[in-house]
Amino acid sequence: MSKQVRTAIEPTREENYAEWYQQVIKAADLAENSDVRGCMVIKPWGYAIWENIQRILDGMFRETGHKNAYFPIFIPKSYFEKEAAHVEGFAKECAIVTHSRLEDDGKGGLKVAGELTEPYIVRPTSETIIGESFSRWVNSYRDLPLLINQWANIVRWELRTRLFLRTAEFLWQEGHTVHESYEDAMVETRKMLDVYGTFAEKYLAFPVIKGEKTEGERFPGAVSTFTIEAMMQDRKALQSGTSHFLGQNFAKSSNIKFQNRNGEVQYAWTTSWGVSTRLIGALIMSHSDDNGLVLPPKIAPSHAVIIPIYKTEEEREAIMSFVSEIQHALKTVQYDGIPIRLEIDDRDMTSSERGWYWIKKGIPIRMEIGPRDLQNRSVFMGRRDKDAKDKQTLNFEQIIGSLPEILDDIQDNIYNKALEMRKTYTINIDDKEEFYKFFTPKNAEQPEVHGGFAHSHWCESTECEDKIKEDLKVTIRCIPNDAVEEAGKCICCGKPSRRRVIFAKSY
RNA sequence: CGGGAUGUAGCGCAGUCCGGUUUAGCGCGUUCGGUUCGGGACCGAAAGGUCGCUGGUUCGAAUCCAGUCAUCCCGACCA
Repeated sequence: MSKQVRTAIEPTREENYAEWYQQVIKAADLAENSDVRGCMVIKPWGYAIWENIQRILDGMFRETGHKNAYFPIFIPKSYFEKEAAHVEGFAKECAIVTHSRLEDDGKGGLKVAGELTEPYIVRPTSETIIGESFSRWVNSYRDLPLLINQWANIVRWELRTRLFLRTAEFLWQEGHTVHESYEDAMVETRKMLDVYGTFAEKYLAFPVIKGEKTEGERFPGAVSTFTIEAMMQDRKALQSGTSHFLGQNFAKSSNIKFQNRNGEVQYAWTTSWGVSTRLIGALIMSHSDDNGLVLPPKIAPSHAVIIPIYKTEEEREAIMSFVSEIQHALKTVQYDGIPIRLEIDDRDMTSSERGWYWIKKGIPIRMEIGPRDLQNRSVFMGRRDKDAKDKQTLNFEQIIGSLPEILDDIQDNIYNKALEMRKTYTINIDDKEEFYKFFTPKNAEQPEVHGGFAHSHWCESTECEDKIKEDLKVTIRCIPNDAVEEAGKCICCGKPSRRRVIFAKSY
């Protein structure tokens, strides 16, 4: 009789991926649904991940010359109406403020009153209201480039929401910049895409494909949209960050003009770029396993936990004093530029229960210290990137000396695992039948995990793009930046094509 | 926003079809006491619910009816 392996998360990824995702969030205590439709409460462990994302990205933005500012959450409807494509893209998902007061309704409740003369839109993105400020800030070529970033919450009244991946309110950063020329703005657009790519790969530990969106997938009002696309463990693509070249569209609608070096008044060139709490969703779906969350050390709220194990008061004192010694010594040890973040868990629970608690939360390193370890001044160390039972003994010097190295190794391992998975499920497809087979689940009722990224030729017509979307729910994720010129035939219509693009199902 | 499902204790559920001995239960968790503790413990006791919300039908509603809100799945939408 073979003993079935018990997983901390039920169902497993294979059994029901969507449900597994929700259970991981719950088990790690990252967030929960609130009473407000589509809005989530981000709990401390989840919010700490966001704070790390903010801290690191903010540093990267500063290094590239950007400054933070803050603009209102409300946008006058009239501002919003100025850019036609923008309006069309967002009109159906706006929350609107129409009143300013509550009055006693005489029945123990309240009624809305004080209707506004002009409604306010709760920002779904801030191009229009920031543009209004920029039009006053920019007068001369000497004012450019203007490089601004804002950390904010925004609201998009999405019809179908999922924690972190798509919520009605979410946290993000939005960069907004103004430039003298087409070239300068394009350089900025690509530069920030590179920042996102570096951040995803180096810190969040998942590989991304950088590329350009097709016309149909573009940001409303943009001239071109660039994206980083990541493959989740169910082989679907997740758009994890976007950088938009806005041309002069928003400069014209917001009247951002300046006097150029020749003394002529001209419209400026603008960009915008953003990543959101969706990155946490990407993080979860990239690395987590059937035992719960797996966090790359560079983004984990805590790097390690010490779990003391003792029976008697005497043992407790001896072990806790050793724990303090380690804690003290680790204060001077840095990992990725900051002191090691350490948890001490001496709650009155069995050691295994505490161990599993931290496994589910994704902490990179667990260190158990019991009476046996104390004698040798050592710990029994488990790593989240390895099997729960795969543990090794480290002596005091190793703990102090090699923890950063081990964390680096975990970070690399997690990245490589994600990279391997993407490689395994990324293929070139040139045959239409094979393409359709690749994206069709065997079980239509309860689709199993299938598909992946298909590099295939495309004739660049919207008709073919739409046809494939309709037939298979597969979309062009991007035209990769590194796509090579290569003559081929469109996977859909067979007409000539000059390069491959990436097709995938997506979130 | 269309189709389907669900809403009963912190979590997971039974009870709803066929209204009334059900004083609204069970498992997990929680609290207390004890034995345990190095691989997801055990025994005993206790606490915890206006049955999503509003209204209606009825002598009587978790149960029937209407509305409404929320969640999940499918679709449409998705910077």
